[in-house]
Amino acid sequence: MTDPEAALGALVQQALADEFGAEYAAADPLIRPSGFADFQSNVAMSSAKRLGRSPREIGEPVAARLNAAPAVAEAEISGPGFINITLADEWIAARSTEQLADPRLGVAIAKARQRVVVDYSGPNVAKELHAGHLRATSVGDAIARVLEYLGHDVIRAAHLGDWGTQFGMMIEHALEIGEQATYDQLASGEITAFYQAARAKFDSDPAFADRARKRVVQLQAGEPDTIRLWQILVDDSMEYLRKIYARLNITLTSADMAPESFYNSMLGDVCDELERRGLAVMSEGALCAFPPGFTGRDGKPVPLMLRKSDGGYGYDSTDAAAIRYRLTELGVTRIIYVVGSEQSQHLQMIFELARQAGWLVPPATAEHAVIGLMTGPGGQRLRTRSGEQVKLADLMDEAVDRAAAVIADRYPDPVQRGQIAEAVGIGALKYGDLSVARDSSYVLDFDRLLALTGNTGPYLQYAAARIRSIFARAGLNPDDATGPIVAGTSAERALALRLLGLGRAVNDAAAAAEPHKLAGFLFDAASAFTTFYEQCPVLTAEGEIRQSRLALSALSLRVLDTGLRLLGIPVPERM
RNA sequence: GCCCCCGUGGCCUAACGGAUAAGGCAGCGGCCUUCUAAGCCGUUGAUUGCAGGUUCGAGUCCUGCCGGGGGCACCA
Repeated sequence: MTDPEAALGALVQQALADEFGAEYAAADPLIRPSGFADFQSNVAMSSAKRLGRSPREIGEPVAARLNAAPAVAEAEISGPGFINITLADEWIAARSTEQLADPRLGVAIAKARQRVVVDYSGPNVAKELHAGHLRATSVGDAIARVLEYLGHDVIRAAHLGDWGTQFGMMIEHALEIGEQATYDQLASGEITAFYQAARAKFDSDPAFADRARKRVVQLQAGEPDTIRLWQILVDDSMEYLRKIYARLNITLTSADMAPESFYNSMLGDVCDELERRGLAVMSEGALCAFPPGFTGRDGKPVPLMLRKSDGGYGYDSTDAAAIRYRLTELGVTRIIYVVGSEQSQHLQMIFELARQAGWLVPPATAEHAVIGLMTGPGGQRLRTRSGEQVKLADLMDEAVDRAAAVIADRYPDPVQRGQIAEAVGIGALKYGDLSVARDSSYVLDFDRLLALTGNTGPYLQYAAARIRSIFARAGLNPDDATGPIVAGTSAERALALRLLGLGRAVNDAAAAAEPHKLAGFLFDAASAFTTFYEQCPVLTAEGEIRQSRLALSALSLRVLDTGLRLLGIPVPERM
């Protein structure tokens, strides 16, 4: 066991059980990192009432038992009853050496493996990804990677908007300009201009708008000519998405698309089932479900609109079908919707409906991993309508350009320079969104997203590059450094102890679907490494110290490399 | 009107009910004849929006208020 918190927790529980009886062994050991020692346990205070003793009466004998354990250098009571625990240097060094020898770096496969759907990114056919897609895409991808690393069966699902009202509009427009012209325009990458032209007609020409609405019905009915034109749009977007995801280092492929059209054939049956169960009723001409607990403006219940009064289906229908399909057909036990906060009520209603329908039953869970709203510089909402959307591709170009400027005079070879700038720029961009709690709302700020110093992606990449440089200079392979690791100086001890926290960080990130917990750990680990790097010469050290420092460097590299890959941050060999 | 989320140094953020609220940016002062200065070390700067409450202990939980954002019938 290389997780110090788990190891100490077990020791504390054992001490409590031995001292007061086995029924107290189940108490939460409340071990956590402390500014006063390595770790702190609060069991003396938290169980004082239950045991009917003062915190010190509990803490003293527990501390005495901890002090007898080889892992513990010192356990002492302080303040109102905190048990401050300092680990033995030898224990840390031994666990660290074990971690280095473990291909999984001490991160255990989950005991209960789950099949999980991670629904993220939210791309649309015929629309380019914009800056607002960045966080939901980066965060969702990191969640998927982390869960997969822990051994879960992850089903990535990008809810692809390929079926809405706007397709009637675009297909009508395609019919007017002709199939070949449509094809040519898309081939030259002008999908946005195509969409805007269709939109303009839709907004200004009532007759066109009317044809567009009818075209939607034909699309959903599978009329062949309509489908053929629709397919042209879809294919074009799939190629666009493939390229931009590849450049963003996002693992989504065309096979991971969960298009709205995919659920089309299920919608009627979903409506039937919900009607049969008495959960769907006709209201104002539409088939609606009214999950309890949601009231609207005038005190009336808020509907999920399963079938519109014109017979068409919308977003509510698709989401109901999707959750049924995932729970009853795919057999998943956890669904994570990585979606903007503005959809919070909608998703809660879908979840409630799924519970009522008997699709969502424990132990299966559905959760909304809220993505905060990105606003414009004035705090105003970025809206799809306005042409002020910042394209994600442009943001990526800007990030790479800024990174290139930093290394302009460092790498004469333009190919190498381009590769490094790409990794650094994209890494900075993604880390900017992965390092903060995903539900915080924020103002679109280029300088924030593209920062290259401080707590940033490049800082972590840089630490990894410097480690590689040590080994390159010595002509050694990091994989050949096996230690043993000794916790010589305080910097070495602090680094080794920090690196042992990888497993906990990964598990915390997976449990809460919050990648920033992993990002925070990696920043702390990189900081601990750079302090070590400044204070502890590696190559000029001799004998066992040199072996230990090489091993600690190799371990740091592997932890950073693993963690960055789990976040989807590219790791350049050099910087 | 009802429901949900958020108010932490000048700015951006972290903190699983635990002590003296932790980082980054910006500012100030140091450090490159020694493994990459995208770095390191030091330092200035906060009664965690306001008022109560629960608790041995509250940034964290509860109530009220103030401020900001989001949602509330055929868009997604």
